[in-house]
Formats: sequence, C-alpha cells, structure tokens
Amino acid sequence: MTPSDQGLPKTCRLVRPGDFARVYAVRRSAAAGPLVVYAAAQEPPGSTRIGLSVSRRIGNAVVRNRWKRRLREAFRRVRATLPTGHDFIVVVRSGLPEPGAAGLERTAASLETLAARAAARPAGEPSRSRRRPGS
RNA sequence: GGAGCGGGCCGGGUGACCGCCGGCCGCCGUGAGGCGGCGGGAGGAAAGUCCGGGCUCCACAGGGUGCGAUGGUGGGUAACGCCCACCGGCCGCGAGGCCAGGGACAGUGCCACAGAAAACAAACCGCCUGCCGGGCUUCGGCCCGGCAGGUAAGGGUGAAACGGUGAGGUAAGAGCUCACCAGCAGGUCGGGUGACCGGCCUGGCUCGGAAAACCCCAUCGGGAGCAAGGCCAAGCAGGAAGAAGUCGUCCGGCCCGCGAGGGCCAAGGCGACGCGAGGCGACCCGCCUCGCUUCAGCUUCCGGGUCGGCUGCUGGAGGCCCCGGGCAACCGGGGUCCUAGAGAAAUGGUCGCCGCCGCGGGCCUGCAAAGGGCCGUGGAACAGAACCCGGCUUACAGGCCCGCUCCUCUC
Repeated sequence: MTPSDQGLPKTCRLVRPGDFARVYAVRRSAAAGPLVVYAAAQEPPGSTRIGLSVSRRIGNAVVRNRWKRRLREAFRRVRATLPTGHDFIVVVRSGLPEPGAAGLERTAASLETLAARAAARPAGEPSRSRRRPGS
C-alpha cells in the first residue's frame, strides 16, 4: 500500500473502541490551547493513524463537525512530518472559543508540535483502570 | 405613495486543484485490497423528539377497576392531538385574527385584595315603621340617641353584588304586579347531513364565575423499539437456589377363580384436585401454557465470554406536469423523473470570477452633501441525514412572488 502524501484513507483513522483504549492506556500526552494529543507506538508499526474525540460539550453538531473536519485536514497536511509508527488521539477541550477562519494553519502547526512532544515523552505506566480519561 | 392582512417560495451561483463516503464498469492481485474511468453525495427546518403511522419482535378468552390522550359539527387521510369547510363566542373600521369550544340543576371544594355580604344569600351607610329617653316648638310636628323590626330602590367595595326602562303599588320598598326589552327553561313549527339558525306559544319571573380544582360523560388507546429483528464468525467456566403430589380411568404383564370378577406390578396415555413457574399492559376476578425432581430439563439469582462481519438499509402513503371530480383539505386517471446511505459516524480545504449586503474625510459622472459607476475592504443566518414516512413546534442573515383591506394623492 502506498497512499500519497496528501491522501487520508480510512486505514489512517482510528475506528475501533479497542484502539482508542490502547492509546489512552499508554498515558503519553501533550496539551496546548484547545488540543490534547495522546500518542502510542504501534505494534507492529504501520501507517500513522489518528483518532478524534470531540465531546458534546464542545458545541452542537455543526460545531463538532467543523472541529473534526479541521483536524482531519490539519492531520492530512502534516502527516508526513509526524513521528512514524504511532497512533494519535486528538481531544478537543471545552470552554475555549473556536479558532476563526484562519484557524487551520494554527491548528496544523499545533498538531505537529504536540504530536512530536507526545511521542517523545517516555511511556507512562500503562493504566490499570478501565476508565478512559476524558470522553 | 403610506399603513396593514393572508398565502406561496428561495436559503448564493460557477470553475480549477487537493481530499473524503459509498455505487457501477474495466484492469491487476491467491487474498485483504490497489489503480483507472463514469456518474451520485445534507435541510427547510436534516433540529426539538411532542403526536400519528409503516416496519420488526413479543403478546393476543373475557369482564371489572384503574391509567393516558382527545373534546363544537361535517369531511379529508394509512392514521393523528394534523389539515379543510362550516357553526358558535370574542376582538378589529376592514382584509382578517383568536378560542383546552362537552357537562357547573351528579357531587365535593374554590372565588385573592377590597367589601356589610362572594352564592340554600346578605343589612355597613341610607330609607321606612313602632316603642323608649332627651331637646325644640308657631302644638301641625321637627331634631338627636337607643332598642325592636321592615326594606336590595340609592351610596360605597370589587373582575364579578341575584336582570334593564317605564308605570302601578307601598310606611319605605321589592318581578310584588303590569307593558316592552334582554336572558333562561319547556313545548311546537320550519330550514340544515349536522353543529346550529329562525318563528310562535307557555312558564317561573331571573338561575354568578371557574371544569387549565377534583370530578362526571363520550370516544380512542396491547408492549417495546433498527442498540427492533435475522444470519455468520470468534470465544468462555461454570456455580447456587426452587417445586408436592394425590386420586380415578384406560392399555399391558403376572397371579387367583369353572365363571362374573378380584388382587399385584413397573413405565406410559387421559382426566380431576392440589402445588410451583410463566403469560394475558397496572391491579382484581378469570383464563391459557408448562412443570411437579436420580440425572436431565424448567424458572430465578450469581459468575464467565464476545462486543467483530454481513443484513435490516433505502423506490416511497415519493417528486413534477397534464386531465377529471370536489368550495376546499384531498381523491382518481395518464405521463415523466430517480434523488445520500455513514457507522469513533463521508458531503471538506485552498484559490479565482460573478451576484447580494455593509463601510470608505479614495476616484469618475453630475448643479448636488441626491442618484449612478469604478476601486479598496469587510460580511453572509439558523443549523448536519442515522430505519422510513405524515404532521406539529421551535430557530433563522438576507430576499422574491401573488391576492386582499384601510388611508391619502394625481388624472
């Protein structure tokens, strides 16, 4: 499989609840502004994947969809520069205003630095509790 | 021209590049899949999830009580709490609008504040009569106070005070009586499918509001939901508790008897009663089904495993046009079109051009701070399908069309 640098097929997305739980369990994260990024090395390494978590507290369906689209587009742009062989989860924190029309560039830059920081962090003790942080 | 009323409709357009979801075709690949091509991809409310249906599973003798919903009449519809027409009441000069619009002589309760009194009436002031006491007197009476009684005409309170006007009547008054009017009840006639409308007669003369207080009446209503339901794959570990049978009969075998018949036996069929469990929407009556034990099975409880894939899944009470029926909602017939199917959940990003709306002590035209054009700059609402329809409700920048009413102006 050789997806182009610009594409973002379904195989680059985290889809299953089990995948999400695995990434959360590693407990490596970095946060800035409205975003929190969790990272986990893949076993075995494959293509870089991303999962999105946008809570109902963020806004109504239109606002949540806008966030997801912006984050997917940002991920599509910076995916080639991210640490390889990792899964990432991006959580949008509530209580912060939406970035305006020019927010895509900032979101992409923020996503890139946060992903690098999270992946470079030493792996924390895998969480024993089943409870997933956030929602 | 201004003010307004009622309907209907739109919800930026177009192009390039980079992406996403699913469909069809071709090629490659054992396969998962990949590549290429073609065409499709949010709304008028997709929203709230408030009603009504379809669909799926479960249930489906009946009766009573309860619960919920609805509430003028007639129609429309698959159905409705929706829509249409009409009736009645209220509001508006009008076009039109609003109404949770059955029953308040079935019953219980309520009517704040104010007021004497808020509903089998009632006497605060006032008015009138009688008696007692006091004062004045022109000796006719008059005034003040008290007591007993009459009185719903007048005052005052209130959202609301037990009909209105006039006449008679009276100590003063009162539907107390009478005339007319309003209203109510009963009867009757006529019109209308009906809600109702109109006329006549009689009655007592008069009965307040609120049913969105409880309630009564009528009508309607099985339960749960696409996480319904079906199929496949994978995987695990079981444990505990619970019950009550008895009798009759039939068939079979054995024994006794010459025989009619009698006795014994284990398992079974049927029936009765009993017990247990489940179902019949909640409860009761009642009914149905299953079971009544070695194990097994059943029911309940605890524990363990999975939480993947396919399907349901989008063509439908469907949209548009024409003809016919109907005041209309809508119905019938013909033609034509195909229009999203995700599942941690696609429909996005960037850049042009055009259109719309602002802003500009920028430019041009122009007598002009009017209008128009150019340039620059900014903005564009409410909101995202999740099984599918019919409604209702709520949100919404900006804009378009049609019909009608009132006022004003010009001819």
